Amino acid sequence: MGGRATCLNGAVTPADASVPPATLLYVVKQLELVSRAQLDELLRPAGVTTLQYTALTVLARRPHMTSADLARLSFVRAQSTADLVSALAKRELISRSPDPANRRRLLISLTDAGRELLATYDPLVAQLEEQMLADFSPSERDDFRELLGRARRSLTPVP
Amino acid sequence: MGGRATCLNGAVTPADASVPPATLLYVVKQLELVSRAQLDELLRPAGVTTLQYTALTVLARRPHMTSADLARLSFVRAQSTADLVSALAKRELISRSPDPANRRRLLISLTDAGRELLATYDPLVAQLEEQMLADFSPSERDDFRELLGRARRSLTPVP
DNA sequence: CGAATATCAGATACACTGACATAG
DNA sequence: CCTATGTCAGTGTATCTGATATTC
Repeated sequence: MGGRATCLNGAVTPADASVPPATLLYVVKQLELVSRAQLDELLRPAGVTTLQYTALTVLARRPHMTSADLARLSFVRAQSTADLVSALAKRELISRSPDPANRRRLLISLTDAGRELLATYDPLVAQLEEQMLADFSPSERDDFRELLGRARRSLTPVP
Repeated sequence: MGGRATCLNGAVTPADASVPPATLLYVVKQLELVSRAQLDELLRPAGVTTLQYTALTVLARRPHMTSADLARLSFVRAQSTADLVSALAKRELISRSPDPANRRRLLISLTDAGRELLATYDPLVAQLEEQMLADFSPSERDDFRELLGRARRSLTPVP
């Protein structure tokens, strides 16, 4: 012992320059933490969690998803999305109907109420994203998207 | 109704090019999701969650933190870190002692066991980060850190 | 039979609200 | 008196493991 621990994380921008920088994994986590906190507050009047809202935006873009599809997109087990999906169904923001081609699958659709919720809150979320990118140039925005996407792909296991 | 919903998210890199791209907030979330899934698996033998491990790395870098300090760094309420901190204390990975200068504050220190856990797992986590950045050039790594940090600062509320 | 889907039960972790005691 | 800290109780959400029924 004695000596220093490995000491990876802490301040993202340490005041003390002698301190090693935080890991990039930690900076990603910090960005996700602050954006989730802001989204939670923004979505409070909607009565949905940030995770539930995110699921709605995914369902809006990709019709005919199942609960298991949602789980794979989120890198969690199929059981983990069950509660989330049934909460959205109970609030009638989504509906489910069996896939005629494969009756195991319950295909999820947005209801009108779900679409209305998105129509109301998407502009506010876009505004929050704009705040995040306030001092980014157009090419920096492109770079940021590109780097985030590449990092994600490098970490995603191939099934 | 007819007409399309606002439809922001879905695939990060859609096969169908006619589909609008995902929001950057969503891509950040996806990167955090996949890295958390990988870290969960990596840390399973250690018997700590990804969040607990992250807290340990922060405490290693910043001695004399309190539970409330940790909460502020994570953008959550002070109560939310209480469970996490007492779980780490129960496992004797950290210890707490009152601040002589302000007896309200319970200062957290890593124990030897906590330092050993970090010494064991930090190299594996660094390896995971290396995988994330596999096809990044050195200057792209710098850019990525810079953009992540700026995005985080733009979203962080000033107290 | 094997793989995928949905669901149920139970466990743990995480975060919230609200309340309270204590210290500054 | 007001604020910050720590803690307790209770609640809801999210995730996990394990088991089961159903369908392909």
